[in-house]
Amino acid sequence: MRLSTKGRYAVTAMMDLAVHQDTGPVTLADISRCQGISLSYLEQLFAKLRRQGLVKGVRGPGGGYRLAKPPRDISVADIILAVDEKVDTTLCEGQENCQGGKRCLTHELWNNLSQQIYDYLAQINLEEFLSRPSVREVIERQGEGGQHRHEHEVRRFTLA
Amino acid sequence: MRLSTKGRYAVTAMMDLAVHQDTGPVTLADISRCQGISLSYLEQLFAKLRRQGLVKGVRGPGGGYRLAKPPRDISVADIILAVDEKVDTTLCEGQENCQGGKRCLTHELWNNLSQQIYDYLAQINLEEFLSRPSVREVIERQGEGGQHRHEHEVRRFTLA
DNA sequence: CTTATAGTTGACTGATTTGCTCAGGATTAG
DNA sequence: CTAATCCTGAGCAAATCAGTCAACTATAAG
Repeated sequence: MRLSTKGRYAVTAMMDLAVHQDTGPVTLADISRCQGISLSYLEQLFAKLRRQGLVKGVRGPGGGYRLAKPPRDISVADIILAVDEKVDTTLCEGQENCQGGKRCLTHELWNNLSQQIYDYLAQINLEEFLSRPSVREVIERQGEGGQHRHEHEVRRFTLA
Repeated sequence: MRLSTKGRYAVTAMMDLAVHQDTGPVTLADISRCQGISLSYLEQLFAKLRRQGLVKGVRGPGGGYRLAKPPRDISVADIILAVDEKVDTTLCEGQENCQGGKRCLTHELWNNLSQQIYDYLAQINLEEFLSRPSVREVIERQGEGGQHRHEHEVRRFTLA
């Protein structure tokens, strides 16, 4: 599992679809404008999301993209795996120059940790995430006034 | 925060140091041999880990690297942040063509999620991780097996 | 003191990934 | 029809990844 800006783009875009689920399809042009990503790049990302069965495209005027499944059935891990190719594992493969087998355990330790991170992200689905109080607060704050927020809040931990 | 093979290398290497904490410093050459990473690449990674105060170098024969702090004070998030540069945030900057401000909330949603992932990784420190039953099992299973030693360890043993 | 070990640093390089442009299709609402 | 929108593919510049090479410094061992 890899976590980069690519995955972030995909996740934020999917959140966008989830939030506007009842207000019709969302066009890539809108997402592009709002998130500052190029349209063609978004098209590539959505091609993957579509191939993984996470979104459905609606063609023609008034079209756009919508979620292919209820938000409950889409996890953050699903989204990230859809756009980020899996990474090779480059094991040491138990080479005999590994000293007494005592050191190569780190691979297993990583596997252990890696699985945990995956499980954590797999357990967060869009519905659950959007229904959290802290998240709802953000959504409602945006909904009420037309004021543009999101000044440069210190974004120390951009998972990207 | 980014999660890639680079971060994985760093984390597994740090686990290595933590496991062999009482058996003296671990050389990059050993880690290189066992994990199949090039020595020079490891040197670059450890230069960053060192600058962040996570490891200390011990020069001269019998030297190597050791943890600069007790394993309890080193989190997985620390390690990953040390080697992975932070990424630009590419905000939408509150452009007025964001439709009623209603769509740009996805940035904040991402921040929310991002913070959670960070918190999750920040709460896993090396000591706690290595003491987990499932992890200890891996370590002990490796420890008992084929014990053919290398000249290195023989030499280090006679020193002590 | 001399030497071998091992960290430290920096310049450089090829491969891959990222993010993007351009150029065209295909599909459908009005 | 026409315009909006998805869809597809080729191609490309920049960044990052992963590694090589080459020198240097500090230190323990003999």
